[in-house]
This record gives sequence, structure tokens and C-alpha cells, in this order.
Amino acid sequence: MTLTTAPTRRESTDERRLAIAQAARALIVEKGFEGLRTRDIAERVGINIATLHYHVPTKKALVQLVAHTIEQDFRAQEKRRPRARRSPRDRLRFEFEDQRDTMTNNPDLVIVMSELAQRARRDPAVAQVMQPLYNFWIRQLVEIVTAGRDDGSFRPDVDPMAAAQIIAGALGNLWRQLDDSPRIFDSITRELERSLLRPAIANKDTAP
Amino acid sequence: MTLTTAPTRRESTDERRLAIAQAARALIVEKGFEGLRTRDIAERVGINIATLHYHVPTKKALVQLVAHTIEQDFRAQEKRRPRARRSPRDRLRFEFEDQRDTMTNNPDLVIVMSELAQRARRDPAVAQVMQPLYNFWIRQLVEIVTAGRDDGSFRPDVDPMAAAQIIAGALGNLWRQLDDSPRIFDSITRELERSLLRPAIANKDTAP
DNA sequence: CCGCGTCTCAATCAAGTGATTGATTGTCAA
DNA sequence: TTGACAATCAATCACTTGATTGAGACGCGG
Repeated sequence: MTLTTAPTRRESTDERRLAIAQAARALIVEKGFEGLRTRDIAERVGINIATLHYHVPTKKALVQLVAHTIEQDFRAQEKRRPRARRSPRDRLRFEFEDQRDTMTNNPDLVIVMSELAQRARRDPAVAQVMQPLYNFWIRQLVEIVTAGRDDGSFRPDVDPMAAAQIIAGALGNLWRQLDDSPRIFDSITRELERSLLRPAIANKDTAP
Repeated sequence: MTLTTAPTRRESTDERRLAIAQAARALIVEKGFEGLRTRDIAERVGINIATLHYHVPTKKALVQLVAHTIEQDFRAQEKRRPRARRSPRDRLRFEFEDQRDTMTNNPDLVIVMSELAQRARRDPAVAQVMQPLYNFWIRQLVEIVTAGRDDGSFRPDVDPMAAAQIIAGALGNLWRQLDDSPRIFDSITRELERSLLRPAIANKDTAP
């Protein structure tokens, strides 16, 4: 899609493209995807519209660029956390912690991802980027739940795939009402945990 | 076109407004909110742009009109179902059934609601219409879960509000990926049910 | 200093895009 | 019949928006 594989590529181009993507993301947060205008992006970067079009030829390419930077941020954050060999419950808590961290420290990422997810329905190019991300997340959750079921710490009758979808849905729902979500985030994750853990009566290793 | 036996001309406006709203909703389904154009609406209704503006003065008013028709559909569907005095579990299943029914028979309603929910973040006028709808839904779920907890059929340690949010999130998430959702709908609702019901092995223990 | 590729911009285009204007038609009460 | 009014439309305005053009500026190897 992009012709960046020129023999001699200047650093400057990549920097500009990054700056453009950052500006675009900020504007998406402010005005939503439908309010995204190339002129606004150019103005925020401090360049001419034509210059923007030089670096990012079409708006379609711009959208894909934004999608890719989001993907990179997502994967970077994914990589940052230590994938330690913990108990399924701890891994689940890690997952929640990570979500909360993102929502608190990087709400823009969350908002833009929501917008992209919405757009993905109609834009195959965006869907092609976002779908793997979502699938990856689900897969993570499925693994955790499966491990928890198999080692007896979670309910034996849990359906890992369904549980993963429920977790993703519940957390994703918080994204969409980012305002008061910090208030209820903990109650949700705790409830999710309770709904997954094997009931206390039949379980010896219990914690409140 | 000659009108049928319409006693007054007044009705005509309401009919037009309804037709406009319907066309707008169809176009939102097709092209999304950002792709909604007044000209397209007028063309679909079969009227001039000016005529459209006669009935619905501004695009903002148009959006609010759509939001209100969605609200009416939602409430109509709400009213249609018999609010029988059933067990909490049956009421929950009824809720799921109702969701599935809407997704199957009225997917447009689901899509437009998703679009409106997204727009509500930036459009206070839309938020003012959609927020009560969401709150109403949550309240329904909270009541069901609370009743289930209190009569002992659900887990005694369930947090009704959190559980309601989880259910709403899980179902709402299905809305957003309407394509393959019929496949996984049942597994999700079943898992939700299992996560709420008091475990079968449980003996009588006191609720907190 | 020349030439070449990279990078930038002022100016402009063509297709929209919401909204308005002024005129016209059909219906009904007086 | 006629005046009032609801409803409609062709034409157009004022502005937006993605994209293009042609002219340069900057840096660097030769």
C-alpha cells in the first residue's frame, strides 16, 4: 500500500508521518472520525495541505496510517507487561490492571480504538487492521480462562470463549462511557472475577 | 401524489417526518452516520431538498428526530413484552430472548442505536435521548439480578449493578459485530447465566 | 557550482454540502 | 370564489473538503 520502500528514505518523512498520525489521533479524539479534516491535521502539524498530501497521498491512506499507529501502540503496551508464569487468576487481574492503566494514562488510545472499531464495520481496510487486534485480545482471555478452568481455580463448567467475549464486552463497554468508568471499573472487574472463580464452598484456596 | 382520505393536511407533516426518519435510518445503516447526507435522504423519500428542510429545518434537528424514532421503537418493543411475574432466571432468559429477537428481526435498530451511542459522546442532544434508554435497560437488569440474589437463585455475593453492566456490555458487544453474533449469542447468554446462578453444589449459606 | 532528489507552500480545482429564496400548487374554510 | 396556509420544487448561495498544480527551497554527492 505505502511506497515507503524507496532506496534512500529520509528520516524526515517518517517523522512527518508520525506527526501527522499523532495530530490525526488528537483530532479524532476531539471531533470524532466524521469530523476529521485534512486541513485541520495539516494546521495542527504546522504544514501545508499539499505537504500533508505529499506524505500521505489520500485520506484513505491517512486512516490506515492512524490504524497502524494505534496497532503499534497497542502491541507496544502488550509487550511492556511481563508475561510471567502466574496463576490464571493473577493473569486475569493483570489484564484488568492493564486495562485500567490504559484507560487512566492513555484514554486517547481507547477513544481512537473505539472510533476505529466503529469505522471498521464499513471500511474493510480498517477492519483488516483492527480485527487481528481484537482477536489477539480475545485469544489472550481465552487462554487465561482455559488455564483457570483446567487447574481448578475457575468454574469447571465455564465456556472459555464465551467468558472471553463477556470480559471483552464488559471492558469495551466501559471504554465507551469513559467519563464515569473509573468509578465502576473495580466493581465490574471484581464481579467478573467472582463470576469466574470456582465457588468458595467447593474451593480451598480462596481469597476475598 | 393524491392523498387518500385524509381529513386534515396536518397528518401529512407527521407522515413526511416519519418517512424522512425512516429514510435517514436506512441510510445510516448503509453508510453510517458520517455518510448521512440530506440530499440522499430527500432523494430516498422522493422529495426536494427544500421540502425536507421545510419539515426538518436543520440537520441537527434531523439527528434528534432519528434519535427520537429510535427511542419510540425501543420503548414500543419494551412495552410489547408481558412483564409477567416470573422467576428472576426466567426474566433474565426473557431479556436474552428479547435481545436475540431484536438482533434477528430488527438489526437496523441495533445498528442505528450503535451509531447513535457513538455520536452521543460528542452530541449532547443525542446523549440526552440515548442516555435514559441505556439507563432504563441497566435498571431492568439490576432489578432482575437483585431479585435473583435475594430469592437465592443467584449467587449471594453478586453485585447487581456490576452484573448488569457486564450483561449490557456483553450483549452490546455482540451488537457491534452483528455478523457472526447469532453463532455465539447462545454460548454467551448461557455463560452469563452460569456465572450468575448459584452453583448447584452449594448448600444453604447465608447471604451477606 | 551543478544537478538531482527530497520536501514545502501558495494558489486553485471540482465535487460536494447544508441551507435559503422565491415562486407554484393543492386544499379548505369563509 | 377567494384568501390563507400547508406543502412542494427549481435554482442558487456560501462554504467546505479532498486533492492537484507548478514553483520554488534545502541538502548533498560530484
